[in-house]
Formats: sequence, structure tokens, C-alpha cells
Amino acid sequence: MGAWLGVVKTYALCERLLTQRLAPLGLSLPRNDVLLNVVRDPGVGQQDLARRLLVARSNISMLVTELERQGLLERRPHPTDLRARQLFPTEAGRSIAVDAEQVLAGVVGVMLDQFSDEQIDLCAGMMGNIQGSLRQQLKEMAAGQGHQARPEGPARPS
Amino acid sequence: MGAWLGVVKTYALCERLLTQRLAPLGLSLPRNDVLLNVVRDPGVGQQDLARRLLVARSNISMLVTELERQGLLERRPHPTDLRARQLFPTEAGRSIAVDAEQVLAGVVGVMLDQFSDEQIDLCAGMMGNIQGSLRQQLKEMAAGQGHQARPEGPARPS
DNA sequence: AAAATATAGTTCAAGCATGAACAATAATCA
DNA sequence: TGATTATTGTTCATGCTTGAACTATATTTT
Repeated sequence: MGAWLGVVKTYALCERLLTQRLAPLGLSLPRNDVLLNVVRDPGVGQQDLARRLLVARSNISMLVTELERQGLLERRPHPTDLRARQLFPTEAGRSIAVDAEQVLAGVVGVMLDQFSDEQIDLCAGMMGNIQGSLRQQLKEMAAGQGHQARPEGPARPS
Repeated sequence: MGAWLGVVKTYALCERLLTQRLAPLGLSLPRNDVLLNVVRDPGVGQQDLARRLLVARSNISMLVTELERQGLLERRPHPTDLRARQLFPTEAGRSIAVDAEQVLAGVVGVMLDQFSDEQIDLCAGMMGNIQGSLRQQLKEMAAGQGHQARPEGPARPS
């Protein structure tokens, strides 16, 4: 039980360090996530991005607006789907992204350098399994919400 | 490098599941953190709480105000230190906390049930080491920021 | 084709989180 | 003691994040 607490604290510390190191680039952690994804996959749509990053569409909408204002990204109309927009990095965006990747690699390096590949793979494998369990639970929650009136099993008088 | 990404995604999913399960108790994730800590350690001060939870004092101040308004917590003047306040749970707060602990244990259970104690300990140990490295880095950042005017070495005319 | 449903994106209100500036009190030092 | 420094808590402005409501366009059904 305390084991998960360790992950939580580690996550918090990592977040803080990354935030500090990205600040000089004019990037917050969320903006960095968006920028890096757009650089890696130019032309991606906002909806798609939201799903990858596990955040709300509205969130992406606002982050992209800011990044566009910063001159790092561009929204272009989708060639065939009039609803959608495609995201592309500007030259400045690509340039900043290079630095951001280095910062990211540096921090991950500090965290993982001290371990063997076997240890890292083992831990990564565990995380994959945990993700599976969590997705399962979330799916069940969603299903449960679907028909609140009759939570489970055959109708049972209260 | 992808290994840490696994931790990030796992963390995000866990956060989402916990949020969904705590909502029926009238608790958000941050309020739950505060409440549980106060129940476990009645009389704790806000500053102390902020350090434990790795969040800003101002954040605790606002969360406690809300929890007090919900009738789950109480601020009382510290007996000897006129600046400080001591936090205590109300009866309702203790009651809710019991349910919240169960929710927490349930989710952690779902995540860790599938692993052996050895696996969990190994992973937890790694997290501990990573925390050490991160704290070290953060300390160095802080030191660097400390004297921006003269970053390092003997005074050197600009 | 017309109607119903689904998808892409935006806007808005609310809550969470931070750092800076501040007030009050404590602790340390000269 | 009196002055400096540190600690505790609050308020404020800013940014992140979500879910709900909305518009517009695509897709599917009938």
C-alpha cells in the first residue's frame, strides 16, 4: 500500500523538476506535451491528441490556442473534413522542441541511469499490467453509470 | 525512456479512477489527501501538511477552508503559537475518512494484487532511489537560482 | 433523401495549484 | 533589550483541467 505512495511522491518530484527546467524555454509541462506530440506527428488533430494525452478536448483547445499565440504551432483546416483542424509546428516550434526533448531526456536519464535494463523492463512491465487493470475498472465504472437505475444482475426489489 | 511514460500513464489512469470513486463521498482527490492526513494526525498544522503533500501552503489554506465549510474539519488556535492553527477532524470527517480509506485500499488493491511482494518491494525500492536522485537535482537547481547575480566562482566583471 | 446519431472543435463556469506579496508572531542575534 | 530574520497563515493573479452546453459538419439509419 505504501508502495503506490512511493510512485505518487516520485511523480510529484519529477513533475516539479521538469517544470523548472522547461520554464526557461517558455514551456509549461502541458504545453510541452502538446508541442512534442505535434512535432512528432505533424498534421495530427486535436481530438486525437486529447485521447493520446488522456486529457479533455477543451483542454487541448485552449493549450493549442496559447501555443499558436506563442508562435510555436499552427492550426490549418483539414483538407476533406470541414470540422477538423490539423496541427503543424512552426520553425520556432520545432527548434524549441529539440531543446525540450533534451531536457526530458536529461531528467529521465537522472531517474533511470542507476538501474539495469532488466530492472527497468520489469518495472515497465508491471506498469503495463496495472494500466490494464485500471482500464478494466474504469470500463466497469462507465458501464455502471450507464444504467444507474438497475446497477447489476436481474432486477431485485429493494 | 518509454519506461517513465508508462508510469505517467498509469498515474493518470489511477487518478481518474480514484476521482470517480471518491466523488460519491463528496471528496475530490486533493481534499481526500488533506482529510486523511488530518484524521491520521489530528492537531497537525497547515505548513506541515503542505510539506508532507508536496504542495503550496496557499493551496492547503484554500482546501482547508473548503473542508471546514463542508463540516469535515476544524481549525483551532494553537495553544502556544499564536500564528499557527491546529487541524482536527469533526465526527463527520472521521466517518467519511473511513469510507475514503476503503476506496483507496480498493484501488491500490486492484493495482497491486497481481504482483508478488518481491516484485512490489523491488519497484518500491526503485522509486525510493529515484526520489533521492530527483531531490538531489532539485537542490542543485535551487542552489543555482540562489545567487543568479553571481552564478559561480569569484566575482567576474561583466 | 430525411432523420437520427456521432464526431471535431469551442466556450464557459468551477475547482485545483502555484508563487508573490502581505500581516502577524516567533526565534535569533547584536 | 532591540533589531534582524524566520515561520505561519492568508489573499491575489495566473494558469491548468474538467464536464457541460453549444455549433458545425459527417456518418449512419430508415
